[in-house]
Amino acid sequence: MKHWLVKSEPEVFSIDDLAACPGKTRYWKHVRNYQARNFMRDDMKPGDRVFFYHSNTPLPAIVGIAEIASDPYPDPEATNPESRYFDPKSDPVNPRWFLVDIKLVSKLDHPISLKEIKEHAVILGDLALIRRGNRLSVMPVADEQWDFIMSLKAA
DNA sequence: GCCAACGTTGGC
DNA sequence: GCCAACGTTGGC
Repeated sequence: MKHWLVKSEPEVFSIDDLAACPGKTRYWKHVRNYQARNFMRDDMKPGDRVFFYHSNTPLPAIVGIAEIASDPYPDPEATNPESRYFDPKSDPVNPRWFLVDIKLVSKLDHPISLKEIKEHAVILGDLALIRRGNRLSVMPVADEQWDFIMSLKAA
């Protein structure tokens, strides 16, 4: 089982929005970045655990744990001309963009802030979240990184 | 194939 | 609101 971190802007789709979804819901972000796409399309599996992170907000932080709840599937918005996520270069036969469904496992009582995560940069090493200039919205989290961040939750 | 211009992300 | 960093686009 792999571990991940996905970003979401709380103004658009927050951990509470996810909590309000019965069962499971499509990861809203409609990723249009090849690196993130490849992680979703090629490596995500149902059951994988995910840190749900609030970005572009006064207190950027991991705010909950989610689970991958589907196999990756083509983003239907990419081939819908009416959608704001329409990509004229995406071919329905050979889709360019993929999504997964996620479901909430637990909301953290105390979010793990980006500030706190950065304080452990030496231990967390190459975690993409704290790499300089990072903008990736879907990223892998190594098992050791996952365990360490989970230990911060308990602290 | 280079690279300047542009749009977007996201922390602060 | 600002702006640094980055990915994409398109002219050449």
